[in-house]
This record gives sequence, C-alpha cells and structure tokens, in this order.
Amino acid sequence: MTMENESKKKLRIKNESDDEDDKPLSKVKKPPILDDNEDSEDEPLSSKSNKRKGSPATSSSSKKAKKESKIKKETTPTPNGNAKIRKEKSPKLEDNKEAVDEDDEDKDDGEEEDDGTYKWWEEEDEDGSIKWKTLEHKGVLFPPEYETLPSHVKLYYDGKPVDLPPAAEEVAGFFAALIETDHGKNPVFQKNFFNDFLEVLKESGGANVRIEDFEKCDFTKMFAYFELKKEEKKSMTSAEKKAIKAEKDKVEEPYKICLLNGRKEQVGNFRVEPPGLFRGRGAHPKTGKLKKRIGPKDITLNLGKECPVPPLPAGQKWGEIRHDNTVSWLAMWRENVLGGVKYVRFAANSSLKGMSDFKKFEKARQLKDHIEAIRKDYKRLLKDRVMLNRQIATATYLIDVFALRAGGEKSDEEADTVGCCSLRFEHVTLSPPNTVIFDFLGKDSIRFYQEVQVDLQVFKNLKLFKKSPKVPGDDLFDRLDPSILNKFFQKYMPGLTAKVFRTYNASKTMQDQLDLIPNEGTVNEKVLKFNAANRTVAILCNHQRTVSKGHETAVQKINDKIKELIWQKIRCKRMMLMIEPSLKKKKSAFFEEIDDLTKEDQLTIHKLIIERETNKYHSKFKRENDKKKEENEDLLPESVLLDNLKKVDELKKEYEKELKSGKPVLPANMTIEKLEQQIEKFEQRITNTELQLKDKEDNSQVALSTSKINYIDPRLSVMFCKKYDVPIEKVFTKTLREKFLWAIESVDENWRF
DNA sequence: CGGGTGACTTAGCAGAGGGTAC
DNA sequence: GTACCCTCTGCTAAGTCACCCG
Repeated sequence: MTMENESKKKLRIKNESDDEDDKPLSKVKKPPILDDNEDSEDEPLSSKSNKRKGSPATSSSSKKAKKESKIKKETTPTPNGNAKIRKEKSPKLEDNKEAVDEDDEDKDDGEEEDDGTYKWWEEEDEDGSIKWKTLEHKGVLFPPEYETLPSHVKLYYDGKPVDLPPAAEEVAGFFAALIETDHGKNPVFQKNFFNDFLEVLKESGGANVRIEDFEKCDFTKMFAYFELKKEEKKSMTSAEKKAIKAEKDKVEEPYKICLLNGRKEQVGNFRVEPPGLFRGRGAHPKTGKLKKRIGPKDITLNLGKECPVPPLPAGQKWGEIRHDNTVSWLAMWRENVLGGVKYVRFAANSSLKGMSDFKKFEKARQLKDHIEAIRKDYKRLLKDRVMLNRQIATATYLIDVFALRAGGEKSDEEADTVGCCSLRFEHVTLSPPNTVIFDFLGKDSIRFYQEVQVDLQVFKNLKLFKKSPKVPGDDLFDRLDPSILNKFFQKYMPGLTAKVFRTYNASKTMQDQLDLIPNEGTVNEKVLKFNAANRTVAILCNHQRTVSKGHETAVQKINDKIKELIWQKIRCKRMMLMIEPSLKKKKSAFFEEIDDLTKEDQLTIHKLIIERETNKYHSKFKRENDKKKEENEDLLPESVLLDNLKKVDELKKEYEKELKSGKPVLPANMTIEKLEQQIEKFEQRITNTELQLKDKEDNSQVALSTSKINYIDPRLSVMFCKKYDVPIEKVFTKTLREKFLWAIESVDENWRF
C-alpha cells in the first residue's frame, strides 16, 4: 500500500512536467468560456493550473470568488417562496414553555397554537451562524469501568495460562470477542491489535508469562466465556430483562434531553464511545488498533455561560468548558486512533438538525433553476481548449449523471477509496465507441462497478486524461480537486457544491418515479411501488448492503413454494381433463402447460410435501404430549402418531401412482367450475409469491434506508402518502416520522420537489 | 494560498426488539 | 410458547466542505 502511494506521488510529480501534452490546450489564450455570460472572472478556474505551472499568481481568486458569489446572491432572483413554508411571528418562547414536551400527541389539535412542539419551520430564519442563545445539558454518559474476568477465564500462551493485569486483560478480551469474525481473522487487524496489546501489557506491569508471539496466544477460553455470558443473557426471563432495561433507562434519562433556548430537545449520542478495537472498513491500515478509554478529563463541554456545569464525582474534572454558540455540539473529545474529533450532538429530531435538513433540501431544489444552464455549459466545456476546463466539465458530467461523490484526497493512513476527483487511471476502462467501465472502491470501501455508455465527448476526454505517459496509479483529473470544482459550482448558485448534485438527482429521480405510479390497488401494493421508486434512487446512489446470511435459503424456499403452486395448478388442470377430456382441444392454450413439470420436478415436490406432512405430525404429537406431561395427564399412545403417519404414507402412495399415470385422484364432487376457481386462486398466489421473490432479490444487495434518510426529500414521501391514501407509518418508521415532522406537517398531496 | 482540521452529513453493520409461523 | 426471521435503532466510521493559520 505504501509502495503504491509512493509511486502515485512520484507519478504525480512526473505529471507536472508532462504538461507538454496539454500545452496545445492550456497555452491557448482564450479565457475559459464559462465566463462568457458572467462578467469577466476567469481567474478562479485557471488558478490550479497556474499554480502547477508556477506562473505569476493571479490576484487571489478566493476572495474575489466570495465577493462575486455575494453579488450574485443579491442579483439572482431568489428562489422565491420556497424558502419558508409558513411564516409566523412566533414569540421567543421564554422558558416556562418547556414544561410541556413529550405529550405533543394530545396537543396538536390546535396547531395554530404551537404549544408542545416547537415549530421552527414556521419561524423567521436568521442567518444561521448562531446556533443557540442558551444551551443547558447534563454532559455525557461514560461507559462502565472494566470488570475483571473470573480467575478461571484466562488467556493461554503457548499452552500456559497467563495472569494479565486488568488493563491488558481488557484489551485481550476485546480481541477474544472477535476471533470468529472477519476482523479477528484479518492479519492487519491482528497485528495492530497485538502491538497495542503488548504496549498496554508493558505499561500495566507485564504478565507472569513472557508474551511475544501472536500465534502462540490462545483466546478461545475467553471467547467461550463471552459466549456463555451471551447465552445467559439470552435465557434470562422477560421480567429480568425488563428490570435491566428499566435500570438502563433510568441511568440514561438525564442525558437524553437538553435545553436549547429554554426548549427541550433530544440529545443524540450522549454515550461516550467505549474503549475497543478500531474496526476500520475495507483495507484500513489502522484496523485493530486500540481505541482508548475516554474520561472526563478528555472531554470538552459546550454549554451556555449561565448554565450549570454538570457535576462529576469528587476528584474528577472536565477537560474544558466552552461557550461557543456558533457550533451545535454539546461535547467533544479527541479519539486516539485517527486523531479525529468526536462530538456529542443533538438528535435527528431536534430543531437544529431539522432546520439544516430542510435547508439542504431547499438548496437542492434551488438547483432545479440552474441545472439546465449548468448542463448546457458543461456540454460545451467538454470541448474546451483549456485542459482544466475540460476536466471540470468531465467531472461535472460524472457527478451529475452517475452521482459520484466529490472525491477528496486521502492520506495513506486510510483505506484507499476514491470519488470523482480522485479517480485514477486503473478505475476507468474505455471501450470504443463510448462504453466506460467504472470499477473502484468508494466511501466505506463499497465497490462501484458500472458499465455505461457516455457522451462521446466525455469518452474522448477520458481517453485524453488517460493518455500516456499516464499509467495505473495516476490521477485521471490531475488538475482538479473538490475545491476547484466547488468554486466552479458557486458561480451558478451560492452554496452549490458537488454533494448537492447527489441530493438533487436523488430527489428528482424519486419525484419522476412517483409520477409514474398509478393511484390504484391496495395499500400494500402502493407501498411496494413506493419502495421500487426508492430502490431506483438507492441504485443511483450506489447504496449497498451485504447479502444477509439466510438470503440464499430464503430464496430457495420461496422458489420451492412457487414450484409447488404451479404443480397444484397443473394438477387442477389435469383433473379438469379427467372430467371433460374434450376441453383439451377446445382450449389448447390453457392446457399447454400441463406437461411442463418433469417427473423429477414432480418427485421433488412430492417429497417436500411428504416431508412437511411427516414433520407436522411429529411435532404435533410432541407438542401435545409435552403439554400433557406438564399437566400430569396420560400421554397419547404412540398409535396416534402412527395413525397419522399412515395417512401420510397413503398420500405418498397416491402421489407415486399419480406420477406414473399422470392422473391425480379426483376428489368426490369435483366440478369444472370448482377447479376453475381453484386455478384462479393458485394463479393469484403464484403472481404474489413471484412478486415477493423479485422484491427480495432486488432488495438483497440494495439498502433503501440511506437514500430515504439522507437524499430523498421527505416531503416527497409525505406527498405520496397523502395523494395515494397510504398511512405515513408505511413509509416512515417512528424515528423517521420524528426526524421528518417538519415535512409531515407542511405539505399536501400537490407538493412537488 | 494550500494544507490541516473542525464541524457537519452520510454510511453500513451489529444487535435489539418485535412480529410471525410453527 | 418458542424459534426464527426481519426490521429498526444505535453506533461509529468515513465522507464533504469551509475556514483558519502559518
């Protein structure tokens, strides 16, 4: 990995001198065309290539760009009434009001009277940089102290039991719990864990046995102990479980809510992350490293000046107390593995989060008014003679059409994943005339694989960007990074960045898909259609999930079910012919399928049925006898079971005969009409089951939730529900309903994205 | 003026919890 | 009532983007 990165860097440097190639392009005097309908601001675009070539700096672009966007803000016809849903003078709500909270259900009869919940979306919006006036909360909840294992549970080294100091035992335990998982089997994870483990062991005084080789460590006893504990927990009575839950709730309670400007709001992650082993995604070089325990001294609290500082046990102190009302976090600490900052924030249903969510979608909606111009421009710029402009245009195309992420640069301390700007030579394969194969790992090391047709000029450009001397490891967009791209976007619309395209295209796609759904059928059918629309969006955004363990068998089961239904149907048709042989000629199409199932197929189905029946009687017998045993009654004689099994045996014989003759036994009183009805029923069930199967298959690798939570404007879902008479619970879970309350309350069936 | 980093959104997964079939 | 399965929630890693500082 290091090697790769090394070579990447080298190649990049080499690239700079390869300017030769594009000189014909970049030398051209002509200013970037983008500006032709703007006044005359070409600098921001050429800034990076200027830098690369070390040309005399242009008078700082960023300030200008800022100024410019400000000017634009004023001149651009503001996207009108979109910004506010409803306006209201809404009083400041000086305290006392917060006495009412959770019981909003009963309260919302008179919604003009906004007691209960705070309807921020009906308020006048300020500039947004001040997040709060007062903020009061109880701080954070720390994980419990480590409890040492019973003395008989130990790590074994080279066959010998090891006495570990508690600190080291804890770390060993972190690993022991994972030995059966992919992480535990990952050599990088093992190595990183082991290094940190040895360190902790040394610091905590060492063990009775000298430990130096990971391979000689035996964690199985510890693992078994954890498994045992899990079992114990599972087999607790529900009363015990309830008691534990109640205790947990009680401890959590104070932390759950805070006071924001005097109003109650929920806190999100008030729990400090417990120590453990870092579980990086994909091929993360630091995966397995020890994530250290965080104490009060590591925590910075953020709250109002006048608010009481949450107390701590004697002798302990908070790391720092801040009163920063320009940020929306309540507490913060630095984490040791990546050196990043972790925050305690408001919950998703809080007004602050809701507001910024609303703004996000409004911004995306605003893009509607500019997208045409942007597309027109980038199509033109694809042929621009300035290399940078071509790269900007091509990247914009990829972001717009394939919903790629911006793709910022990453260090080699992280997994090697890419987005648009960081795409490399090897991630794109070109096949004339215009087929492109994308194959790379994106965010969370999720594979992006797509074989697509692109605009001819895009194809040519990609070819140009791959031109020798570029080789695998080189950046495709060697002039580009997200900040250049975003500066380009800001020219069209203030606040427009690469990620807005994803939101826009996702919501736009959803709107278009919903428009195609006819208002008919049952609620469940409509929900299925809704999910299908959702799935289109999820696919666009490449939201995946790993196929669940049981998926394969579940699919097999459904397939068996379908086969059996088909068999039943065919059987009915055969019976019809037994009653009325002349039908075969009269309705030949109808009877076409009667020989579709092979003997083997039929036999398999028979076997399945027989097996099922046998099991049924066995378990019935057992169940009834268990009950009798418990009630001290006489047990059923074996003969009861045997009688039932005899019935199964007769059925089996019947099937055997049927298989030979091709003729089922005709039940008494059977008529053509009855059979027709049955066939219809079977056909219905077959269609339903097939739909169910398709849904399952289609969904097995696609995660719908991510787009529903982050990309699809919730007002679309609300609109759908109102328009199609679908209860909102069918598309939003309880948490989502809370998160999207602002959307649920503010739109009707005519709303459009 | 560009690299680092703070603050925020977006992401998949594990485990809890709740519903359903037997 | 139990086993199983699927959905939902909580968790925390991994992105994006703006701003700050040397």
